Amino acid sequence: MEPTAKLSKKRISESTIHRLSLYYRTLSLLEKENYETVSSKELAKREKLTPAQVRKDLSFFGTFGTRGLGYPVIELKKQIASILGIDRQWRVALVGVGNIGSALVSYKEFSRQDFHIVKLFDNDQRKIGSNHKGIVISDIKNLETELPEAKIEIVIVAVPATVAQYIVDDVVKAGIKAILNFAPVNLKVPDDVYVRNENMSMELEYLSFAMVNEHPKKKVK
Amino acid sequence: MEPTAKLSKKRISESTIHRLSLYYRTLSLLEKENYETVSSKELAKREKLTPAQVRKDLSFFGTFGTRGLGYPVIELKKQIASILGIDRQWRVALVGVGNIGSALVSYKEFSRQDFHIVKLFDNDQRKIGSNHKGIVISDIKNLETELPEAKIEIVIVAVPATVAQYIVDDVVKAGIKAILNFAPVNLKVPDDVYVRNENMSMELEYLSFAMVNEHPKKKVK
DNA sequence: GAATGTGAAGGTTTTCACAGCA
DNA sequence: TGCTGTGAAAACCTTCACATTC
Repeated sequence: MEPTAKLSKKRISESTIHRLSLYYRTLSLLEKENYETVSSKELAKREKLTPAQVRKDLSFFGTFGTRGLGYPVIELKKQIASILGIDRQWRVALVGVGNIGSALVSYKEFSRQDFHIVKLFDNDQRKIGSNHKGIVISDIKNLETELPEAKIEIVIVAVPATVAQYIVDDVVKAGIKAILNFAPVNLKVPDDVYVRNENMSMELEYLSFAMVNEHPKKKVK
Repeated sequence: MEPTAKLSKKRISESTIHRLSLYYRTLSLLEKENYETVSSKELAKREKLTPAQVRKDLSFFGTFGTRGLGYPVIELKKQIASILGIDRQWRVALVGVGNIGSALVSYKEFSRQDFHIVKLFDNDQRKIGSNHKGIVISDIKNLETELPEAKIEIVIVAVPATVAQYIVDDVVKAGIKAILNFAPVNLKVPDDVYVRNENMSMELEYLSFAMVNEHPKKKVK
């Protein structure tokens, strides 16, 4: 059980990082169920993965387990939080307080993981200045000044596709380096800005494809 | 330009299917911009992919292009719609008319692609029987009878994690074969049921990881 | 000349299998 | 004995490169 993560040369794959999110979630559950340790086999079963996959994923970051025993639940959870950077608060702003936007403001999973939405922006005069779940909605025109003032680190974009690029240009000018985009459009940003897209139709389309084509599942195992 | 898709032996990768969704979206845009044909190079540029990737993806399903010219925008869009199974209407029910749920009811991208949410379910007595955007909310207890009655093919689950599995058990009993799950939990379903998970914290966690670790992007190209 | 379609090469990710340790 | 950690092998996915067609 090493104290801290390995500094790795190799690029970690996106899939590995996404699986860490899953492990984290499951470890929280296991903690509630009073498990003290968990084997890669048990973790794998819960995520529908293979035990080797779990061990390999973790091995990129250090050695967290005990041979013959498994992984200590609480400790591993802490380590993964540290790897993912969710062992601290993130100050988040949300742009576009429409359908999706306001759902996200109340989304429990975000706050549970210390992603704190502390600022809201919209372009609708009726909304600007009003209080939404305890946060006063700012004018979208002031992104460039108010984002740095509020020390925002991550911006969630939930505006219509047609205006998303303009918004993002302002967000980038404000010095933000991480954007979570819900608009169904490919955003252009400088190389040092991370953008992740949340495309909710994609998975529906996958279901549609799978049904029409009787797409085989990954593996019967 | 073959009339219809190849019947392929090989399993198509998830990534390919997800990219088809992207191509479809971009082709819609190109159509609006009055492009008649598009090259794999142009498509790739817009998606930040390589031209070879685009061609390979399409080649799994048939030959849609003309050498020297490119792909006919409208025709290719039609073909992809047919491959993805979105050239028809899907009858969708949504369970859990809370924050996320009600945002999804109004989500334009779903209806644009002919995913029609025609039924709503909730367990809240105050909501049951009331009209939400033109749809009367049904009692979640009646899933098993009302889903088949309404000829639902896809169910979106937007209930709290703690109850998601119970809901899904009923949904499965009702004979549904495709589920889009927004609850942060791994659902157990029989082998012949497709489940896709929409985990909105995952991408935020990725951003967090990327910032903390200065994670390099895929490729500079 | 321009751009597709595709085997083959190259790269990445997953799985295997086993040495090593509690 | 049970289970991790990890090189090596296998599987999978992406890119290359070029013959082919318009």
